[in-house]
Amino acid sequence: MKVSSRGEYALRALLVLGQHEGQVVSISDISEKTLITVNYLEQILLQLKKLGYVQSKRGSQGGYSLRLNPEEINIGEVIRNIEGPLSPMGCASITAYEPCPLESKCLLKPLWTLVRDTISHVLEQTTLHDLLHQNMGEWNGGKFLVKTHRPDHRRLM
Amino acid sequence: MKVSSRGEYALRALLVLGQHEGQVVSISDISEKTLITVNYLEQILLQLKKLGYVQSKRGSQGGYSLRLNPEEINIGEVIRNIEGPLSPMGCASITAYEPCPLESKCLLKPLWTLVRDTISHVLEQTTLHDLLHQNMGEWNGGKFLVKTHRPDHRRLM
DNA sequence: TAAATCTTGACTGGGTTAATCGGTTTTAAA
DNA sequence: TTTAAAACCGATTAACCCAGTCAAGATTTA
Repeated sequence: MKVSSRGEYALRALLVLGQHEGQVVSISDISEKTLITVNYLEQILLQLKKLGYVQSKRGSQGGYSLRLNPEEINIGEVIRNIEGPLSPMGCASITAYEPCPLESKCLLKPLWTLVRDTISHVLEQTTLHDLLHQNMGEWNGGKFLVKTHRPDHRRLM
Repeated sequence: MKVSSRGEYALRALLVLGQHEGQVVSISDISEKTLITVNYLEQILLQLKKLGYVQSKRGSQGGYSLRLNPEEINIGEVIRNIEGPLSPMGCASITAYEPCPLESKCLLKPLWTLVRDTISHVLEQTTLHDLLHQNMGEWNGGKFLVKTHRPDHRRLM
């Protein structure tokens, strides 16, 4: 049930950009902060650019910056875009369904469906903004609590 | 976030054995019902045997049978044993923790921890017996409901 | 004893992942 | 106008893991 390093790295890069919103950050700077090699980061950032999450400025003093607000960047969507469907099995995937000859009498499909729903539920309700502010859902006493603490920024100013 | 075919196959095999509790089922019979090649099944059943989930009877009329009651076979544990930790990242794993140089200031670890907790919660409260009777937890209106329907066998008899 | 069946270990082919590398283009600043 | 800093791009590689195959051996039952 692993997340690929590519997925992890994409999120790391987005977080760094989110921590420097409005600024342009060079690949080598991102590399330092994320411990990802420059060459590999290039690939990943390019992909994030094609996906529309970030924008780039070429040439000297160039670099990357977020193209969307952190609130608009959905973590589940990012992971799906970078490394494919969240579902643990093709038979339970909505976005990349694959038929299975056993399916009709399969006792496992409901389990995989439940796991898929569970993972989606957690990842799709989390945004980059939530990660930046460590505002997460949580498990408490056997129940999953959705976003206990959503700070109101207007009141904080 | 895929489950390996090996994990899926192990569960398929256990389900077939659970459907024939008390009987000895040959590898080739299991193969027919699960659509897994005999040679590959051999490997997987042997592993399940070493793990203590099943027992074998050699020679003519031999085969495999469950060694534990379906209620005692925890799906989360099976998957962990077959394909390693449930956690999406080593840094969030309890059973196979791997340190990460970024860890102290990492904004992702809480996310991976949440995902790990969530997956564990679903898989570890499901037993082979639950799968056989399709008695699953479920998501309902944004909340995760634990085991809505636990049949009381004494009353059903 | 023969047939059925599990046991064991070696092996292979393919796919994916995680990078690496070299060169090109663009841009800002000196 | 030169130069250096940076993004862009495509090809390639190295390693690993997964899925599955294969062959030979050991054990039991009929």
